[in-house]
Amino acid sequence: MESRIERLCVERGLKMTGQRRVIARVLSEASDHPDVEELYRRAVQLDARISIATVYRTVRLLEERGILERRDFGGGRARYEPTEHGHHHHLIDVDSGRVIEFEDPEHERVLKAIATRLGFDLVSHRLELFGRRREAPAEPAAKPAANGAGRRS
Amino acid sequence: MESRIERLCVERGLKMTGQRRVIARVLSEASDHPDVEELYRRAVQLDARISIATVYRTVRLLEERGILERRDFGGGRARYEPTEHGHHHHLIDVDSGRVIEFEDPEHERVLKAIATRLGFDLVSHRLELFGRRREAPAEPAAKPAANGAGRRS
DNA sequence: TTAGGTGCAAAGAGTTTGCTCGTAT
DNA sequence: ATACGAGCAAACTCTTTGCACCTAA
Repeated sequence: MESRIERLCVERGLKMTGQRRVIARVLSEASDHPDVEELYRRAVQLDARISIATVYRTVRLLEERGILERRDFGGGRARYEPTEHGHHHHLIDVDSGRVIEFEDPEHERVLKAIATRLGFDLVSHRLELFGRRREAPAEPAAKPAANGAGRRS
Repeated sequence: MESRIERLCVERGLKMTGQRRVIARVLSEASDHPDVEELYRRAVQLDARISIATVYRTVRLLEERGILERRDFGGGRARYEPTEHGHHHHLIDVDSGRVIEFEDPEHERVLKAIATRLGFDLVSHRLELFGRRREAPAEPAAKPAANGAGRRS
């Protein structure tokens, strides 16, 4: 079946090779923010005839076409996620490396105001929180995550 | 004369070689966020007997000792600034690459609240704005930057 | 005196690219 | 048919490191 990302590629007139189809599928199925090596690992499992150079070339192409967004969470490797609907940001669990997404429209407004105050139009921004899972407070009121868009890793 | 950074090094019991003294001075005099190559360039001008390996080793040491902070503004190279007083963030002028610092305590509170809502304690965070200098609006009410801590680059 | 710093060049990690061959359109 | 993609290995950029020598304390 045609994956979501593959459809986007076709819409933009990209030539769909077997390799691109596989990478597109891996990306469509990812609910995390994989780096190139991780994408490569997953892709090779579906089709061994893929080289890491192709993965690099493909993510770059898809980024240029606006299908993917490149993230940098530190650690010196780029990580990718499909371009999506609304703005969201990332909270990185400093112990596990997991990434939690969240959004906060109120917050966006504040940023725009800050830029304006400095004499700039806000073109884009980057916000990352690094946090540590809070110890269950004395009272064991077991309550799962209170909010958040739900994507993980 | 003993530079501010050199004083900090001595306080922490670091052995002060000629090279370190020069690098400390360059850092003390920098009002921007230089990368290693830029530090090296400036240091060599003061004393040609400095290798870039020493600059790398020194900034790493100073970062470990809490004297410097490493920044990543994209572009794949680390940039450094002395550890300072209050938190501040950066607005990068997308046209010139200049970095403007600003702070916004209100904003900090919002971030902490977001982390809490997600079940985390906020350990640290990263916020960068990318903006474009606003065209002088029709009326030429020449007014310089309205706010900001003042460091540049 | 000696623990630790330095220069140099080589090694690493992540990413890009030249070239030749292969394939989607 | 042909413009474009893929694989491989070499090249590149930024950063770290092994080793022999040097120096601050």
